[in-house]
Amino acid sequence: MASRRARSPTESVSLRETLVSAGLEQRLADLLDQMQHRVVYVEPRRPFREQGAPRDEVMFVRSGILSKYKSDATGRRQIVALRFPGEGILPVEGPAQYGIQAIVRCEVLVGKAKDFNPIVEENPELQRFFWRLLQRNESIGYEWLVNCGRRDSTARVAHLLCETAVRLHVGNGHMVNPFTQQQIADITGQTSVNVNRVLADMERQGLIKRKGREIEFSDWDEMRRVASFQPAYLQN
Amino acid sequence: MASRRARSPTESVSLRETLVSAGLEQRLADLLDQMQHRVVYVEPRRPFREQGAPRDEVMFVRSGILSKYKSDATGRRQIVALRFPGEGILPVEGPAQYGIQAIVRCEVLVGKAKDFNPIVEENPELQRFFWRLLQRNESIGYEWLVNCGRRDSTARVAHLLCETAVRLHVGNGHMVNPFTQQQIADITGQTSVNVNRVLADMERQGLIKRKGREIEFSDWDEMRRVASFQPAYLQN
DNA sequence: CGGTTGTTTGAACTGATTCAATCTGTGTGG
DNA sequence: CCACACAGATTGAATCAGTTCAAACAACCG
Repeated sequence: MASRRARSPTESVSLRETLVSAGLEQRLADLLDQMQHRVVYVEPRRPFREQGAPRDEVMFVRSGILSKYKSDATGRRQIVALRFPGEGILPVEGPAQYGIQAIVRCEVLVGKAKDFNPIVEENPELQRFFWRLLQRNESIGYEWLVNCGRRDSTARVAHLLCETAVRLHVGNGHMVNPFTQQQIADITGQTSVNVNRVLADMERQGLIKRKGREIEFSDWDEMRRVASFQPAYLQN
Repeated sequence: MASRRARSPTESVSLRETLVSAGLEQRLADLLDQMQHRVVYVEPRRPFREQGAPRDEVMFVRSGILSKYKSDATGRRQIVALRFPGEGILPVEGPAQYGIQAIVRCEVLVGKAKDFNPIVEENPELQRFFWRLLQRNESIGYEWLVNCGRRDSTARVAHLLCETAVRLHVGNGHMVNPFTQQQIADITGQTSVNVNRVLADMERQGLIKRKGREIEFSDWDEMRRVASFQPAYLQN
């Protein structure tokens, strides 16, 4: 336990637990847990890390959702990746080509690259763990490209909702949709106006029911079909 | 030198040279060069590796261009990544979520994952090399997402051409365009018909000149502006 | 209550697709 | 050298999906 901040009594955050819940063996999680790290709370709507800044940190999401985003020269914003609880963002050498912002309020564990890298280098099993993590992220990135490049508006939104449900481990067909319509637009490469129409359409067609931010998948199979969602790419 | 096939006198292919030209130190390239590998020639237009097949191989492109692609359930095809000479495709555990096909005729060096992985694990410097490679690929993937999600038709094609020129180390503003218009469409998420119109427009506007497959960048600065091409993401 | 953030709706517009036909260049076999 | 096949490039016309702009509405919060 090397967290820099005092732990409040109600707060059960530890890096070890976070990693174990992400599928890492206890023994290996213990190794990383010795790394100096601190807990940061990230609020949505305000920039957390800027595009172009050095990124010599490891981050692991404990709760909430983080997004990586890029802005085009013309100012249009695209979210290029999401990090759900248990997932992380690894350090890069030199300036990062993307910014980081929260989708919803996040609890994030942050460590330093210079502490993190040697631990990983010394442990082949940790290497393999993070290697697989990178490959899963790559796989998700490819699926997002197919989504943006080749699917129509409805399928894109449906696909994002399916993926989100799986990554949040929603079991009962009932999910509190974490995204604003603008965020869905920024992920799927559309306008928020159109996302609104698509969601309304999906409800009219009986694919989902909505109450405020809650979404119920009334017909999961049909939803998957519309989205052409094949979850294999997530199980990498 | 452990290449399985006899080397013809005119053939100067070696894994070591390929890696050194990709920026790897001689000493480290020598280590990998000891790995069993063979030379394969990959023809465009016919599938080389199928989506869903196991991918327990390392590949390095010696000449030509390889593509990774995915097909949507509706059959629409999206190219999700390119590999230029000196670049490689690393093995994944389990079935691959993408197929591999040549853009133009390729010379590819293929080795086995079970030979490759231990060599990398034993050498922290090799790890770091491939780690950076993965991060560069990630960075390019993010840029492609911005391209597909947030740029208009012209900018997408222009951006692909700019990126290709840089990755091919074209210095004189003159490039033999390696892509068919259908391939450009499959990368940028459009139809070949529209790509044709976009290219014609770009020529009319004096951004490029075309002779068959040859492209001359008449106004590189303007081209970059139209594409909003910031090459930093390639130098990762 | 006023301020802020997010959702919903309408009308006009436009960029890209679709479908179909034609044209061009290249390689192959007779 | 010609005929034929084939891959790719080009063009037109009709259509449509998604954007843009603008305004109104709802929910939340200090």
